[in-house]
Amino acid sequence: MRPDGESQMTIGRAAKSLDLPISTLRFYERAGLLVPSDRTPSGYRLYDQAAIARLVFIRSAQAVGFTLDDIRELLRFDEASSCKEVQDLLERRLADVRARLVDLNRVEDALEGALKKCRESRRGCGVLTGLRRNKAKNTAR
Amino acid sequence: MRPDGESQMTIGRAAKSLDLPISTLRFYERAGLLVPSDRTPSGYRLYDQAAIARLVFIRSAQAVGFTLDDIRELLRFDEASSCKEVQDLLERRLADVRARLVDLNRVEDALEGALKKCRESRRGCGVLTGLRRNKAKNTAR
DNA sequence: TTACACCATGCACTTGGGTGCAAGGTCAAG
DNA sequence: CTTGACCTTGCACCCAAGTGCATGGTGTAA
Repeated sequence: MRPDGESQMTIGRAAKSLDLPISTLRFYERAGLLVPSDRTPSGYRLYDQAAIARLVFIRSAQAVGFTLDDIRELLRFDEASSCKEVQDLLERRLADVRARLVDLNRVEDALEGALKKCRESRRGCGVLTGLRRNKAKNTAR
Repeated sequence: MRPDGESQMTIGRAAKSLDLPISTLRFYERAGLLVPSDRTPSGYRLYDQAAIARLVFIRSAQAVGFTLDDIRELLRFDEASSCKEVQDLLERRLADVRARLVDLNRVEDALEGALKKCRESRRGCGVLTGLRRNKAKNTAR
């Protein structure tokens, strides 16, 4: 049974489509993040487009620093019919993201500054100085 | 010998000033990131303002997703007299940071959108949909 | 029916970034 | 000169997020 035009694909194809090792998909399943949409009679995992979209979301959220625990919660929202109970969590996450953006912009500035100095002088770059007045806030991780 | 107005402080004070456990400072030293500026005759670590600035930089860079390996390299720039050899690395890092900013902005949009829907409707939030067209790029980590 | 790529499970191992603990030295106050 | 807070080293342990491996089933093409 070859999964041709049909949107269900086996784990190997799913993994390849996002350039991930197969083991990672199985790990996400163990971790309660991504259950295959179906199984073949012989037990092969099958993933449909919704499952793939979920996987893309997981990777995107990870790429910007959410933990798998965070993401598990975030994903609950997508199915939740009772939005209210969960709205404040969404708000907290948004605040986190904004704080992260602030930090990241500061790093961008520091690197830009260092690079500029680096190009125009023969002394040390001073990457460090660019962040000196940053009060080591415990940015939620 | 009490480190009063003097800018040298013991590990306990240094740790407290950034709200970190002492063990983390020792860990950073083992990891080659932060050598104390001095030792007392009896062997106590002492940190001056430059060391503290370095520590602040380490935490800021970590907060936005740099690994300790990344940071070790970044810190080399600060002392480097031969800037040229290192300039392209700085450029690569800057590109990373900018890519990260793009991703993070996308997440911000997705969360904002979800929150908005969440507030105005009684259905699922659709956190997932907001990122659906994000091609799981392997954002340098 | 044999070859070969693909899939299954379970379990052990790895890496990064810490954290904790035991056994002992230091130092200022009482 | 003792008490208590603070420091030292070395070593073992922890968690998150995978990664790899052994052993065995599946499916299709030659």
